[in-house]
Amino acid sequence: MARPRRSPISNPLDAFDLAILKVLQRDNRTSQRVIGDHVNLSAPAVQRRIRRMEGEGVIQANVAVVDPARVGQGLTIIVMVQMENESVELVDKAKREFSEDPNVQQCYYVTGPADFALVVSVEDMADYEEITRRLFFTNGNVKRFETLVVMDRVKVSLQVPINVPG
Amino acid sequence: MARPRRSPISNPLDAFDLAILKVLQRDNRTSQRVIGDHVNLSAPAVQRRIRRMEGEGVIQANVAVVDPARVGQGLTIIVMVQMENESVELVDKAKREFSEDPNVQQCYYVTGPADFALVVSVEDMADYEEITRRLFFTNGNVKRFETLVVMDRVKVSLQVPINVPG
DNA sequence: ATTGAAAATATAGGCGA
DNA sequence: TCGCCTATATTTTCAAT
Repeated sequence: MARPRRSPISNPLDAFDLAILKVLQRDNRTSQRVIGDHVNLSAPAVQRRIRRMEGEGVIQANVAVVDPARVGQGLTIIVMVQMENESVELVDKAKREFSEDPNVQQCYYVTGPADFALVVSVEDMADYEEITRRLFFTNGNVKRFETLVVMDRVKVSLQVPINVPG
Repeated sequence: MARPRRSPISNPLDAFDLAILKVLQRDNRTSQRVIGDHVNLSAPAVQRRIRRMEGEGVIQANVAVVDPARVGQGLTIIVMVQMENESVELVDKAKREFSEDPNVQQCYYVTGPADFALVVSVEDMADYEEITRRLFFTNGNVKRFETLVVMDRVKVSLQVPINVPG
């Protein structure tokens, strides 16, 4: 079950699209009328562009960002994981296992000294210890992992820099 | 300008709140009526709770998640930064500088071998080189930094695991 | 592809329990 | 605080340009 190597074919985004995305990335509850005023387009025009971009996967999701501390997940950990065997099969298996874990907020497959960088959201250290057991010690293919405890979530977003031409 | 060490005082979240958050974290365009059906609450009740949680900062933002590749930011880099001097002033200065950079999507202040872990979104390696210049070489207080090139954004979210009691 | 108007939906606010 | 009811606003669809 390979994911598409590249994004599906679609019209390139124009300046209007980029301007709309820039707004929605910050606040996706901005009304289409307000966005329209801002980018000089009618509200329905804005709407059709949003729908198109959602369909094309340019907009991948619309989500509320929740403060982890307020739902009992006050500890963030970054884990650098090095695998024993880097065969495609085993790496894919690891990707799946990491992804499926609800405490793993982010998982990146990277070059360099580590193979994976994970961002993990947990209640406390005991909770994290539990997760390392589940994710790393049981795995068998994890050579070593390094735990970086987050003292300050200085900036946490999924925002992408967007330059609107014109 | 210190940020509050803890979240502002507020009523603890009940099972309804958590259930609502769980939905909104996945799709914040779910209508209040549908959420209400799901959690067994009227739509206005759902609305009041959402507004309260937004006011209290439990819900920090409502955002669209954009595919970076589709807006010309196809390269993600993770950077582990080690500082020369870890004095509060200099660390705070670094926090500010990293945060303000639009290419820095995430910035964590961490314990361990590195002081900061950054997730950076860039167009290409040339773009990244530019940013390292701006962020690290100019800084003066950066002892060393390690670049991890992301080959696969296996899982990228800000979702927090929420367990709804009952 | 855009506009403008009409219809359907969603959200906001008031009120009694 | 809830649920119901009503008012406002927003999103959506459609006809026309």
